[in-house]
Amino acid sequence: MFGDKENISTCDDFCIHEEVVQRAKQNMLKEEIVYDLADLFKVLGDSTRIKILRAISLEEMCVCDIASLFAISQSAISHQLRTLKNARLVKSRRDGKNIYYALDDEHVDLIINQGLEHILHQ
Amino acid sequence: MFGDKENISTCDDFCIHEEVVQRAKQNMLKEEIVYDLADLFKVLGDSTRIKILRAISLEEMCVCDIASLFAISQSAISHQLRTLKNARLVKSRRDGKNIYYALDDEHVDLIINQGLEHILHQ
DNA sequence: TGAACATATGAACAGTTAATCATATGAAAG
DNA sequence: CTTTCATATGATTAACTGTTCATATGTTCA
Repeated sequence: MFGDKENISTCDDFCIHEEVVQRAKQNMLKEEIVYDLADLFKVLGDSTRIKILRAISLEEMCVCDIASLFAISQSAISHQLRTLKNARLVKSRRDGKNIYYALDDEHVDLIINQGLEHILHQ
Repeated sequence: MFGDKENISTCDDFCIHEEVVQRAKQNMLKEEIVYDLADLFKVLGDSTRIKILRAISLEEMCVCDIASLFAISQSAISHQLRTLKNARLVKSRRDGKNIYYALDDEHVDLIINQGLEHILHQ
C-alpha cells in the first residue's frame, strides 16, 4: 500500500500541513534557477570580492590599482576578478598594458546595498 | 637598499592612478562590515538554504513540512535552519511538538528578489 | 627584436562547508 | 513515568574554495 513510494524518512506523512506545503510548492523556483541564484550569492560571499566590487563601484579601476588599494596580491586579485567576470558581475576592457574593470550592471550595487541594510539594521 | 618599505610585490608603485585609488579609499567599508556582509551572502550562497527561505517566504512552516517539500533529510534541514537563524535570516517559534520557522525580516526577500532579477535579465 | 611591465593562469595546499549517520533533547499523550 | 514523535546536535567525511608560488601571455617601448 505505502508500497513503491519510498519516503525520505522524515515525519512519516502525518505532521504535514498539506495546504501549506501545496502553497509553498506553487511558489517554488525551478531547480536551475535556484542553483544560479545560489551561485550568484556564493560569488558575493567572499570579503575580497566584496571589496573589489565596492572599489570599482564608483569608477573603473585597473588591476594594479585594486591590488594596491588592499593588502592583497596581484595574483589573488586576478583570480577573483575572473570569478567575478564569470558571474557577469564585472566587465573589463584593455587599454595598453592595463586592463580596467567595472561593474557589469547596476543590480550588483543594489544587491550589495540591500545586504548592507540588513547588516546595519541588525 | 629598497629598504624598509616591504611591498606586496605588485606593480611597483608606478602604474597607480593616485586619484582613483584615493576616491576608492574614501568609499571603502570598514573591515568588520565587509566580513559581515560576506558572511551574509555566504549564507545565501547555498541552494538548500535558498529553497528554505523561498518556502517560508509566503508563510511560516514547520521543519517537517519543509523537509517533505524537498528531497532533503530532516537533519540537513535542521542544520541549515540553524545556520539561517544564526545569520538572523529566520526566526522560530515552538507550538507543541512542532517548531515553526519564518523569515526574520523583509530584507531577506528583497535581497533574494534582487538576485533573481540579476539572474533572469542575464 | 628583446627587455620591462601588467595581467592571467595552473598546480598545490590549507581551510571551510554541507550532507549523513547516530544519538540527544524536549514536548505530548497515554 | 514511559513511549512516541518532532527537532536538534555532534562527529565524520567528501567536496569545494581562496591563496600562494611559479610561470605564461601579451603589450609597449627602446
